[in-house]
Amino acid sequence: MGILVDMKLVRIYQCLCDRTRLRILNLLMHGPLCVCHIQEILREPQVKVSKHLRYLRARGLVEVGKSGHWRIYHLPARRSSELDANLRCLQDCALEDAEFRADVAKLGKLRNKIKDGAPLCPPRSFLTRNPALCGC
Amino acid sequence: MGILVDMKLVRIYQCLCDRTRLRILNLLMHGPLCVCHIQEILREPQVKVSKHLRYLRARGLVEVGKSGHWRIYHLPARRSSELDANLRCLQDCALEDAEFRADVAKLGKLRNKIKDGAPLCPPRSFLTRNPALCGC
DNA sequence: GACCAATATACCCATTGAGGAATATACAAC
DNA sequence: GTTGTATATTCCTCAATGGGTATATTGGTC
Repeated sequence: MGILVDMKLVRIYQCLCDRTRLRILNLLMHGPLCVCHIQEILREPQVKVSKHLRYLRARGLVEVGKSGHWRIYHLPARRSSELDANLRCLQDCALEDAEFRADVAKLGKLRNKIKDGAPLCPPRSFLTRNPALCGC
Repeated sequence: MGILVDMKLVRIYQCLCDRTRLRILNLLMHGPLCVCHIQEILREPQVKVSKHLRYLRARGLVEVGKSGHWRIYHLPARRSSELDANLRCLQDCALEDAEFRADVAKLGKLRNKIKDGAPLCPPRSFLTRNPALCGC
């Protein structure tokens, strides 16, 4: 868990100081995603992704919705000014990093495949019920 | 030390995820400072300040100049776009934190005392020779 | 019920990092 | 040289973190 006595800002930076977590946040800035899509794009083992998501969630940088098997992670709708400022800063910085750009490109391809009828996860029913959460 | 295989951005966030280091950077954004002034403002033990400065220096977030006993720390003049963006973001966020504001206020008082003739460290000779580094 | 897929958790190990106490270094004044 | 001041480093302990393997949980389908 962690003691979480630090101030908001420190907790935010703690979340940002791992490469995998940055990649995850970079993806989520383009919309909600289920764990399996994050895994697929990052090409990282399931445990690793899951644990980083847990870390981010414990510190309020992401939130989850569930639909059957699937957990849909998304950035919180209401954010502290600190979090908002840092996410925007990260978004700018991400433009200069090749891996971040590649991740976003993969995300785009994934969405196109889905539009073309590829098997979908989570099920379309959930996404139409929760359009705000639909990133696919 | 550290292996430093991480990307620039991660290294920056690693520096930012400690409260003491944030306080130091917040001060240095207002101009160069010698270690003893940082100590005095933060009211933290010398070892602690010194080690955090070393950490920051090893990762390129601060640089040092020396003058006799004194080491004058300052932000690097030339910064990567990532560092620059994050320092500006930090500056914005710092406005909302009471301790950060208090630190800056103490810094102001310290400078006033110096103007009024209080004992100066580092010596004025160094500062006039290096006006760009003079924060006092 | 059995079985499978998506995700989370437990446990272990190695590394990092923060903090303190004591000591060392570097430089100035004498 | 000695002494004193400013700063850095070494050694220690402890907590947090990242990654992996194995296992558990949860919610479907049959």
